[in-house]
Amino acid sequence: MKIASWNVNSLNVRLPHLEQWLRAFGPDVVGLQETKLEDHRFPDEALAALGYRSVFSGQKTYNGVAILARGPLQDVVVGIPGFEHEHRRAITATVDGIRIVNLYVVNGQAVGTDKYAFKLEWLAAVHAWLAQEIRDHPELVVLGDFNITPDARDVHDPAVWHDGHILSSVAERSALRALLDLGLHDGYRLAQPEGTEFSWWDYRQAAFRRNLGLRIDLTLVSDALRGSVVGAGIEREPRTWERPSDHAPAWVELAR
DNA sequence: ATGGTGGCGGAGCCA
Repeated sequence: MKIASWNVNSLNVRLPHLEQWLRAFGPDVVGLQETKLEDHRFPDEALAALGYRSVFSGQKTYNGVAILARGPLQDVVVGIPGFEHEHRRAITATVDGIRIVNLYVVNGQAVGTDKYAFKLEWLAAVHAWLAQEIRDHPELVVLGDFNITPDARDVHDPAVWHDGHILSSVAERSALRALLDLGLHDGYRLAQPEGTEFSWWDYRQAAFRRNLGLRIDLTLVSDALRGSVVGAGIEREPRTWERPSDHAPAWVELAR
């Protein structure tokens, strides 16, 4: 069972890329972020033609999340229960007995800004909610664009992406650590302890060609699923295509 | 310190 996460940065623009990649890679479950589409515009019929059902929560211009799966998507929850706001950044569903939480974590802009404070509030709300969710669903996968680099191995230049810098700051990494401490594990690190792949490269300054990237797109698996992980990786190829998303798909495979 | 690119929407915001 291959479970993937991809920030597509506009599904309107990237639907052909998604279709091509679904055909080539054949994931069983995919969490999408930054669809930037209102729900009535979501291309569920085009995806159904490829064998994927979908659930989605979107808005115009910003944010927007979806889960695609080959099988039924059950017990869907939109947003973070008890933490209401206008951003469409979270959607959850059960697929084949596995609870899938798909997150588009707040970017935070810069340390010390209002957006940064909101990022930490949002992550605290996610923590409180996942604490309950993992009790109710021990077989849990939390995936998405976390907008946090787990540690120095996950940045191209630790001198720039240091402990006071957005996406790498102490508070952000602590918030991610708190999620992991609920009983979750970074699928990529389980499968590739020495891996140095990135999942995001800035559009500017030829960052992809120079491999100036970060690993911020994660697939976390719960204790109950840890022993089932048979692989994990990042799909670099879609980032080489014409007019790509700035993110590459990150995936984990479970033996089931 | 600034601006570099891309999406959306049609100027400026967000990343």
